[in-house]
Amino acid sequence: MSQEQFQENDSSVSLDGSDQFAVRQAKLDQLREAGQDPYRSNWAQTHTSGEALELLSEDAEEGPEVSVAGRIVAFRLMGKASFLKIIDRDGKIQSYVRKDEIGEEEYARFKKLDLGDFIGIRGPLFRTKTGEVTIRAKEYGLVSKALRPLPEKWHGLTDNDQIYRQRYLDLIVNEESRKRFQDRSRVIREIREFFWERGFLEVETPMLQAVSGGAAARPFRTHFNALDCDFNLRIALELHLKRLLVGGFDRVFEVGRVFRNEGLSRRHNPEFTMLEAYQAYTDYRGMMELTRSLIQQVAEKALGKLQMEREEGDPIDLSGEWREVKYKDLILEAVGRDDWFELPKERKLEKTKDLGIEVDPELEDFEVTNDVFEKVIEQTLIQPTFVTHIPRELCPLAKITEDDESTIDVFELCINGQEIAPAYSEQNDPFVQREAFMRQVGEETQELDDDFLLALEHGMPPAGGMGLGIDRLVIFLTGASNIRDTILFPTLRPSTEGA
RNA sequence: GGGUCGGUAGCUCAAUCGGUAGAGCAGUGGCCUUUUAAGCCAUUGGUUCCGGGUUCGAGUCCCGGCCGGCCUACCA
Repeated sequence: MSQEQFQENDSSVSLDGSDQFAVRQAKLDQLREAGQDPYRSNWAQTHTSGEALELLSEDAEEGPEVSVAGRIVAFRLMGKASFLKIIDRDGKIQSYVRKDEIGEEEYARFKKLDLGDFIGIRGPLFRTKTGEVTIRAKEYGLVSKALRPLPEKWHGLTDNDQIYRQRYLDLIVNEESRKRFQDRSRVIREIREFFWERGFLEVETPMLQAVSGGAAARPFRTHFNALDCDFNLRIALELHLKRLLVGGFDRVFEVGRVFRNEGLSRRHNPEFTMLEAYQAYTDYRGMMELTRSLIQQVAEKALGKLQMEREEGDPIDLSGEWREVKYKDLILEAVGRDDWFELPKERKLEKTKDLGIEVDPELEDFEVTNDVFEKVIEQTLIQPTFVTHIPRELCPLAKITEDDESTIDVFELCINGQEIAPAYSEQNDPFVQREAFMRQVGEETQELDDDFLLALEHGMPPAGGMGLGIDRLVIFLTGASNIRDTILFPTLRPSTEGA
């Protein structure tokens, strides 16, 4: 695409300003003819923009000399002096360039720079009459020429398609987007710190798996030529991390990408980032404490707050103890009757109509109830809530609750109306585990992982396990409205034309 | 996959009932030595997403396609 344009835009093209690419390319050619390299290999930086800004204290009018580099994002030219702003990884800083300080010839060349060019600037700091800390340029240099113009400076980039397909443009011009991804990175860093502090070993397990287990989701399939066999991309981390419990790593965690061959929505991307952590000699109660501490510490350290604003409604309050409620009680409250679980399936189905939801009549009894949870209750759980005592049919990898055969030792943490993190008292009885797997194998999305059962037969310590969807966590931590705003390059239909 | 809304200059958006496609920013030329979306004067730039159709005439109406938003479905 751009290759063609390079060939088309030779010197015969008129430079009346109609083709910005051609204008910029002509400027580049002029530089080369004058013996200057428009794509330099280096610039001696002494400070980032943020570091430079800190050098000039509140009351100071002048400061030391700095050398910074970045992309020009604002350019205000005047006859004999100009202001410009560059952006680097820290943010923006203004520079003031005077003809009488850099010389007539240099100033003329300076005026040929474009928005989007990368430049380096060296000079002392001072404060303008409006109080902005600014670099008074003694020297500047073009270090990389931009041939294409930036999006509009005031409105930024709003076309969703372009935001996702050309994320670099979004990051250059949309401040809140840049900040959100910096926050995401800090969140993941603090998650690691949290587990390292507690003696967890960070590990990496296979993404290519012959059998994908640990969740009920359709996998992506691929083919490995060397062995001439098909592999799945992993849908969960669980079964390999548990093998490591068997192997004696009794506190492990992994942060990694999982892939689920399902639909797209504001809450779903086919590849997403999952945290899973397993701690031996504790149970789901221990994981409850761990999960709450994790999210509180991450919010506090990465974002400096425990109250998360939402687009509408009260903020999410992460402080203190969190609400804990039994699955059964939530259901009874939602359906408004005490005998729900005694009703035959047909009566349950009738009742779901009153609740205004559509439920597939082919579903099993417990699935009808779970639809009530997912379609009615879940979205109301805005403040952090641990839902416990979940029916055993919903989860084959957890232990049965001691005093209630019908439920398992599990919690499902809901925040912001979404499931964020489930945690279990992990099943370590190989007989019970095999039986539970066998019941599921008939289902389309389940395969029996014999290799995992073999590992269990060697003995796995009792353990609590937890999984957390990082993307969904970042959604409410950063006030995003869509999972795609938390993923730098979300999955899109491949575009047929160049961007 | 289904429903629905949208796609106009590099970007952000207008365009009446179907009647000459416009503005701001960006660009180009000029003025301007403390600007803050800098200002002033002049000015270039269009396959109106693509392909058909109706019409004297289509950005606008109809059909098909492509891409996207939202809702929905699938979803441990």
